[in-house]
Amino acid sequence: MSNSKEDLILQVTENMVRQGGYNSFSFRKVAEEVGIKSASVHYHFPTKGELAAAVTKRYTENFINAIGQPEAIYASGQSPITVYISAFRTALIEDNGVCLGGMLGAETGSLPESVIEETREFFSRNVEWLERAYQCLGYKGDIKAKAMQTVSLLEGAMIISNVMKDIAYFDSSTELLK
Amino acid sequence: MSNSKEDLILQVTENMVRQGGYNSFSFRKVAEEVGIKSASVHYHFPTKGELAAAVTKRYTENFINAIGQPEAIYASGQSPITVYISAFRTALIEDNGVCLGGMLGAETGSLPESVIEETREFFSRNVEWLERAYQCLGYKGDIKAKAMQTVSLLEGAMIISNVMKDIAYFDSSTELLK
DNA sequence: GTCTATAATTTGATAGAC
DNA sequence: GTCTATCAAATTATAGAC
Repeated sequence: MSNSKEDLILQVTENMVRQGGYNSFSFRKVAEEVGIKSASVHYHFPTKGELAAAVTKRYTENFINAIGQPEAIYASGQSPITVYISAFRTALIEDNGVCLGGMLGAETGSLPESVIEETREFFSRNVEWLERAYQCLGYKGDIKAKAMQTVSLLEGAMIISNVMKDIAYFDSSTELLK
Repeated sequence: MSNSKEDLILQVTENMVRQGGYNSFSFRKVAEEVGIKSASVHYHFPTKGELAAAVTKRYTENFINAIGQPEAIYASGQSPITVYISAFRTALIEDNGVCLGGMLGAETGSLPESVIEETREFFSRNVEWLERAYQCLGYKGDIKAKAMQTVSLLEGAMIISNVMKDIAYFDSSTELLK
């Protein structure tokens, strides 16, 4: 059972970072949307770096949990890659922003080290998941390379679709994986 | 012949945005690196939005000019796609930052409208260039989709390679285009 | 846990001298 | 064109009352 108020702070911050980046959110904006004062946000997360690192850690866990185990998806008769693509597509449409990992990956040069580390963890976990997915599918070739290609394509497609305000960029791009 | 001081401001700002994003640069930081005062930067570019929009317009022109015409590349016996990939790879290695288009595409939610428009122009120009490239190569299939896939993959590969500090992510990902 | 109050700094931007 | 000087606002962060 997670602390509900802290979780609300993390959710609100995640939305702001995914829409405008690490340097576009502030303690005051988060506090206002949560309905408390900025000093109260500092009580839960002392520094901006700690808050963003916590957001990223939570995002990674939620994302990996949400898509499930690739072996289970495959056993149920679905393609894990199709499920993976759908997760990105839904995130793009519903949240009016890009993937947190892609955003922070681009902004690396202005991030605290703890946030960079959590962002790397996000991508490591995604590549690992995709390697298992392609293993299930009996992919012949360099599985790690294929996993990197898949996550790269999805991140790029999401970002371009986001700025072009046209889901066709995402859908046309992801055709390459089918 | 372009104004040298204004060009220096644009170059310095481009580097800062490509490393940390739109919200990570300031008039003072740019001025300091150029060797003038922030008020002098305002003289050349009155607002932050105007400066960033000018940076993006210049970046697009420079990038498209640098890679040359796809038809000319093809006629010389090279693959335009290989040249295109090399342009991204060089930019990643030499500039310690991601593509300006990818960065701003992710940060769309915190950008002035004029910057968003210039970012869209960057991607439109890139897709157009890539369509001509695949036309040269006699690509069978949906050429526009193939162009979108190519730029999406490169943007994503660049961003992930940037945060992982590992060029293997870029090189493995771009294998998909060969 | 949340508040008020505030410190210390940075920010985008302008006025006016030279 | 560049400077000094300055402003109003926003920022991260802390101290201390309740």
